[in-house]
Amino acid sequence: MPTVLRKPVTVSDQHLAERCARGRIVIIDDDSEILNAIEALLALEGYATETYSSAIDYLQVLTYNRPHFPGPSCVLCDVKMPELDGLQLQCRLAELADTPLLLMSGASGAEEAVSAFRAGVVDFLLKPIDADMLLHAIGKALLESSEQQTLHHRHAELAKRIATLTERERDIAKRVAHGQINRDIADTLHIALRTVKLHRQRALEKLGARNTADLVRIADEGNLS
Amino acid sequence: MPTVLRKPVTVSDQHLAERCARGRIVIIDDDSEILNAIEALLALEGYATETYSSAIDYLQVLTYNRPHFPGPSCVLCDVKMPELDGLQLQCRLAELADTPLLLMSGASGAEEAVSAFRAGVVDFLLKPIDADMLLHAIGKALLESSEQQTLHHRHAELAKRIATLTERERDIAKRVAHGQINRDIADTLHIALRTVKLHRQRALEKLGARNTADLVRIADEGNLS
DNA sequence: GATGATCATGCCCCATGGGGTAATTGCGAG
DNA sequence: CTCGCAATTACCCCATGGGGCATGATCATC
Repeated sequence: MPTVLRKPVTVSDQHLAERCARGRIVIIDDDSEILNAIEALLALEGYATETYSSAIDYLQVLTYNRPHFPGPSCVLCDVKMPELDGLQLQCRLAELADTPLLLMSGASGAEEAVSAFRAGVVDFLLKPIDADMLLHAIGKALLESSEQQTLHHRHAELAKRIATLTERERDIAKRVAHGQINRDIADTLHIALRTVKLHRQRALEKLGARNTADLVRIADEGNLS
Repeated sequence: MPTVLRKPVTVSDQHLAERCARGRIVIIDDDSEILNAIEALLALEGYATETYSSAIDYLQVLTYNRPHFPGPSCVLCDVKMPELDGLQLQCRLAELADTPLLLMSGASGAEEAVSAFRAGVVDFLLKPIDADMLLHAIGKALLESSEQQTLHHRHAELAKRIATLTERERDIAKRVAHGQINRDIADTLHIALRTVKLHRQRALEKLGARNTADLVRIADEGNLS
């Protein structure tokens, strides 16, 4: 029996859950005034927020103790920062997590904006920042994150199922998905027809496919070459 | 018998064919010096080129007599132009054709660059333009065009085949692709099993599917809901 | 009124898919 | 050494897919 009891669900817990579902925004800016103002705005809109006064701080947290936020997530960061600027952050971010990035900048040159977009930034916001513009950009970034996560989850799920197949089962599932007939498969692999049927049946079960059509789709989406 | 004889294939025709395969770049700039310089560079690289001194001119040609260039194609355009600027061109271009757009600009503000990227421009080149940078951007734009065309061709091909199906055949093909069994389909539609088999067979023939697995893929890629 | 496309059906045939039962072999873990 | 797992096979069963052959109905077009 655990020594620490589970906390009861309260109203504030519900609010927290709603914020998570709506999305989390990591805000990074060395100007604490702007940081607080943006956080207030986003919190008011019902988003979960997290603030850092330096990109380094955030990368440290990301590298060492990542609690893996549930739900869509994005980073909103100022380009001009003392230690690590927005462009460098984008590079690190692409390696560690695939979090979409929004950059903010006061009077910056076109070169900076162009570099940012080439590096794959979702949007580049010019100060003074319009609230509607910001919320629109946030929406786009979170949508991107959401779709990205959905795709990752499906792929991971399929990969897990495929991993439970034995070599023979995987091979035969592959051939079935290619439209090869049991008889041909048996002749090709020099095994009995009954054996092919068995492996095919097991593969269908393990992959959670109710019929051959499902198997074809699973094979295509799950990179079963 | 035609009055105009077909021209014999010459060496220059071969060169033209090679240029078409490599890609075409439509260059638009009101500065004729730059226009000529860029065309010379791209021609030297083996690309097919087309030049206009105004975006209006190009849009006119695009609207009235479009000979549909075979192969990948993109537009390289200066942002600052008297009548119609690059951003407006991007809007029109998105409607008429899906040609990827590259914008060039001398000392422009970040606002312009950001607007361009938001509008979906492939890249934004800042003058003075580096030749390697330009060629890299061209390569990216043409690749995008190429993938886009490939996708369009496949969809059009599938749509054509699906269009030859009768309503019943399409319906039954859809159900088969969903994994429904002939017996169930017959019961659902209140028709005889033999009838289902006939439609299924016809659908397979018309869609060019050799087996059920092919049908599933065709149905998925061809938007057969 | 003839003709062709589309949809529909019944009977019959064989190949194929799906699966139960039972048995054998080989291999790695406990 | 024994046990479980994977792979394999034979024999047998029924349901399903695929398709030939003949027939009929409806509807639009020429």
